[in-house]
Amino acid sequence: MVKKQNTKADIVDVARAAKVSASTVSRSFNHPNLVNPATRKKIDRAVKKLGYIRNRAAQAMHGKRSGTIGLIVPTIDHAIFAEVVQSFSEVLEATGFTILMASHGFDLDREYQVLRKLLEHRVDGVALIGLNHTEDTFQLLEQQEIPAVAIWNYSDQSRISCVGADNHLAGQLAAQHLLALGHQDIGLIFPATDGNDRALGRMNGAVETLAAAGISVPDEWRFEAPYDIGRAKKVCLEMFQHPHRPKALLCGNDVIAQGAIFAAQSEGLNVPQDMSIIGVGDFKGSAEIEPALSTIRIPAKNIGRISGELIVDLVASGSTTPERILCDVKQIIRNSTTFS
Amino acid sequence: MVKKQNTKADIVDVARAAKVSASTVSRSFNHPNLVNPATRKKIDRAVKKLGYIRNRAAQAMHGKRSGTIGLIVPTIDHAIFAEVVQSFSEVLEATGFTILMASHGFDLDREYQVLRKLLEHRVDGVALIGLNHTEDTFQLLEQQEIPAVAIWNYSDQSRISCVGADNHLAGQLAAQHLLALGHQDIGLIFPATDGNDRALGRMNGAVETLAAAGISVPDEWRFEAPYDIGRAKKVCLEMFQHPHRPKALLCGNDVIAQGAIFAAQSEGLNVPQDMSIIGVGDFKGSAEIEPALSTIRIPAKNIGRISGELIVDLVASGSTTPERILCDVKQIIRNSTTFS
DNA sequence: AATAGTATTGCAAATGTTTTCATAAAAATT
DNA sequence: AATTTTTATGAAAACATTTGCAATACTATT
Repeated sequence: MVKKQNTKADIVDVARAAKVSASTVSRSFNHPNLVNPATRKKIDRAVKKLGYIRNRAAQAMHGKRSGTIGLIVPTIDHAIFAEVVQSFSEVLEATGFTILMASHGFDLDREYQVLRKLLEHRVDGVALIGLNHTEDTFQLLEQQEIPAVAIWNYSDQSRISCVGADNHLAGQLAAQHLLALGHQDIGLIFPATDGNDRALGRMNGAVETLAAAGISVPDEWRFEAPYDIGRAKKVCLEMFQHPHRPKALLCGNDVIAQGAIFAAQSEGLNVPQDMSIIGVGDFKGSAEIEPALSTIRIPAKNIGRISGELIVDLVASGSTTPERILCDVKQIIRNSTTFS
Repeated sequence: MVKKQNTKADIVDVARAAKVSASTVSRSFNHPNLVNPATRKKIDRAVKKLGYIRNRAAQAMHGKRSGTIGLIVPTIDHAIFAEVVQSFSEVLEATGFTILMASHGFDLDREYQVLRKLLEHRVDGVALIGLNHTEDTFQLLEQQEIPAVAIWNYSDQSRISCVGADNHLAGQLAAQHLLALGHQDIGLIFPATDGNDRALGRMNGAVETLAAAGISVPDEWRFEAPYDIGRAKKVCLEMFQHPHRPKALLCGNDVIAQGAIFAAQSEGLNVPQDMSIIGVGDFKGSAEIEPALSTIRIPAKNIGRISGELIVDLVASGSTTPERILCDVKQIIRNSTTFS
């Protein structure tokens, strides 16, 4: 007579309440067409009454998919990742997946640990940011034969699937624009490039293009700034004190570029008359800032969406051979660059 | 002789390889002190060799905790949520939890669905944004007796635990600052307030304070703008066309305020001489924009961190009685407001 | 009316782990 | 040397579900 009372309802409680077997209840969820509509109705009523919620953990044990996709980001606290992650997650949620998210704070060893943890949860697939990962990480991915996609970077020799832009090209395009305007005195502001292949690719693209045009950037015009508008502004402020300063600034991303614009404005420099500034990314707000920012557009929303679509494909097909999708970058010339 | 080859290693494979029983392997993970160091070493070797990864799904079935916390946000694609989510997740990850994240796009019915899905995954706790949820959502939370915390809003009568700021007060403080400067011609720009108690609270706080000072905001000076810098700028641009425009703008959040500043600049209006602008939030970049934005600071990082700590506590204690934590808001007066 | 086919259901085995209980071996105590 | 205590391990049950197989009931066909 001791009904279990405190503990939550499970599938056999539902079965009992609906006066059918547990198998039938299970079937009613997973293959509704195999069960009599009348029975189904009884079951639904019992489910409602008991407040039963299915247990995906128990389902996952049957080799069924867990219905989760792991997403590993350096941090979400960057406008640009937030945008990618949002459109990525929209696709997944529309397909019925849930996202297991973890961040590693730009530490690739932590990334490996985090990946392991996600695998313990038996995610059906994993998405990572960038193509720069430790050997351990790649091996784990391969050994577990789990669908994986790298978001944000493209390389035709990537070890795992990737969907992203050619950051090297982005750097080139930025440099080309400055060159085309006639600039020679060009400064560079980039984030630290270790463990960040996005920034590295862009910087290389830029300096190579400049070098090809016979322009070398002196060391005192190369600056490092983190992905943080305040810190970037401060770095630029210092630079502007310097008597001999560049006439144009090529920034590793739009956040840095925004910092640079604010720094210039606070010093009374006119952008673009006194100082041309170009960024990379075309983030939200880059079009609205005054002056509107010239930049190289990297289509974050698209990349997120396509990554999402790709990972569900890979999960569905179980395929683990790399698929590589290149997203276009293009110059977006607005009002923060000129030459006089 | 048919070794299972294709399928992934499980705990009994490890046991076999280490020549011990599955129980011992399990113990070696969960209660290492109960197993002989020598045996443990054998097991570790076997684990490595087979590339074994524990299955949390199977663990979760034993009433053990799943080690996941559900996080439901309207969208991550907002600077402010990104910041909260980041510090929230840092705390959780440090404690060994993984985040199951889902978004509902400001649709409270979808929020309910999303919550159900998270519960199917047997999250150990849930965090939501704001206190405005459907009755269904609250009931589900209560019925499942799952630790829940509402992030971002505070109310001393909240039905679930909450950690956040008093948005009503934030609105008041913004209005008070403008009043203190001597402003009378004040415009309001807020996001849509349905399903968004943060915005509603702020708006009410602001209009009540203004009303108490004998100032009523005419309908043609009340504008609605989404949380989007571009759209906000556009709304302001239209407003500025109007011959009879306000002298000060009270914006529902800093993103809208930034849009307003850019709109003013693009119209050649001087901020703050011609137009004072105040926001709410103190987001990243608000201090750096030129002119630096006056705003009401809502400590996003703190809120995220404290929410994380709270949910961990609640999960550990299994407590489900609401705990309420109020985070301070305060005026941050910078250069975007004045009176002449 | 007999047969074949189909729709619906239940039983039992299987999934990968944890945990209780029992047992054996080793160490400590007398 | 005998006994008690401690340490280390294994066997088996339990967790919540799914699914293959078999059984039953119903429908359609001749």
